[in-house]
Amino acid sequence: MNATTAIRIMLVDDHAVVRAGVRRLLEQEENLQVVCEAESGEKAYQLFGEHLPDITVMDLSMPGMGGLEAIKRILTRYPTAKILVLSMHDNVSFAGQAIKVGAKGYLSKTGLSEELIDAIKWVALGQTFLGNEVSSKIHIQPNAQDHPLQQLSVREFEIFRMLVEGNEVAQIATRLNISLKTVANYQTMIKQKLKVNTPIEMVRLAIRHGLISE
Amino acid sequence: MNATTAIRIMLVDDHAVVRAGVRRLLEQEENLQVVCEAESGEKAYQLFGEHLPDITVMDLSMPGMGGLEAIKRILTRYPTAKILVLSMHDNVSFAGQAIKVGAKGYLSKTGLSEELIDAIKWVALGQTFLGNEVSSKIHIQPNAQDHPLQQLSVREFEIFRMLVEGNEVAQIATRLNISLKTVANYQTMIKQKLKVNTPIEMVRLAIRHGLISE
DNA sequence: CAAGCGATGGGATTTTTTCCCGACATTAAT
DNA sequence: ATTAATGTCGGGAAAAAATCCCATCGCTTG
Repeated sequence: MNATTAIRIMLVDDHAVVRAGVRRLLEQEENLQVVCEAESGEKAYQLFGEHLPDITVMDLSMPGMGGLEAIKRILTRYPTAKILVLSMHDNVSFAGQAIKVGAKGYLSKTGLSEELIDAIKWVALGQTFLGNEVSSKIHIQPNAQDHPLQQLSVREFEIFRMLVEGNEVAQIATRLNISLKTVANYQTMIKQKLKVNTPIEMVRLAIRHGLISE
Repeated sequence: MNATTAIRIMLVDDHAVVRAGVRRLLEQEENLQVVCEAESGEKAYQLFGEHLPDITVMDLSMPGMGGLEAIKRILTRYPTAKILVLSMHDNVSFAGQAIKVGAKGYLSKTGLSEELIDAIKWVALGQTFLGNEVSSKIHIQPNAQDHPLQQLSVREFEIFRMLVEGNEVAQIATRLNISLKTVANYQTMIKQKLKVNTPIEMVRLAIRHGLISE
């Protein structure tokens, strides 16, 4: 046993299997101790107050209140909370958002389990931790990230919105009284700026940013 | 009790953390033994031949060849393989498709870890296993026409899934080793069957049925 | 004023989609 | 067992859409 107290951890993930697995994983380490588990953001907020864990390992995609919202609320009430995001998305958008709302670290589930243990210990020391896959990208584009849609000009944004709402290029041209070619050219420019290749990625990006729902 | 050899298991999941966790989870049971892990469908197919596990626990959503395709290929070569799908989607679409291609069981990661152990042992006996959440729906509506996604053939469903995840037609063709023309033709057919015109509708439909989240 | 940028679109080319078709294998049915 | 149906795979041709390159115009800004 360790003379010093172990790092007390809360796991937040809606997948019970994953929680149980990660718990076993972490408790192989002597000075890591999982003190509670939550399957939702709401529960996490509640349990945080009851257990005041040193580290919170949180998934982002959960039903109900998402992980981001949970992080925000916990930090509002407990500003010193150290929250480490363990997400299945290894893209910069999610990592950027997580760091933005105050998470102390972000790593992907595709990473090695050693990385998770390292990250926990590192964050417990008051440092921040970014997984290998995302760390470089984060630093290269620190601000372009938070709102990719802000890169668009007004006109571009307008057309983008109409596109993701299901309008055909021809319809948009008619409605705006501009040439079909112009709309098509805008579309190309929008895709480039948003770095998406398929219309489907465009829609999903729009959904992520709340432009459209469902 | 178990003088007999343990159940030899292969884990297939692109998330290393999840694999490591589930491994610890399963190896708490005396007669369960994880003999190998794969992080992709291709690797799973290769390792299956090398280890010939009794049970394969497989995630569905993986980069490259998806889980469904991996199941098909493994079963084509090793028709007696017992494959248990452990998915993060607890909806009927995925479960139906999985069973359709020959999986012996389907359960969600949101289920309890005991359920996973039960399922493995059950399937090892030659039975089939459906998780609580899906079993009722499956039986109540075995071939429900009201479920538009079940109209799709296995291949169509797989391509649909890859499409709504943002893959380009060319990428899908490469991953599946089929012609670009075939994928394009599938896309047209899928749109017709699902009665959608725009990619937006396709994404919405996918989200409504839980194939994707954002 | 000159330089830059956003909005607009034409022309030409490339890419994608669509429709129609056939081959082949497997499965179900009669 | 033979037939019918269905799923998978793609070619060809035509239509539609996207892309690239470029030019014009008006406005703003240093």
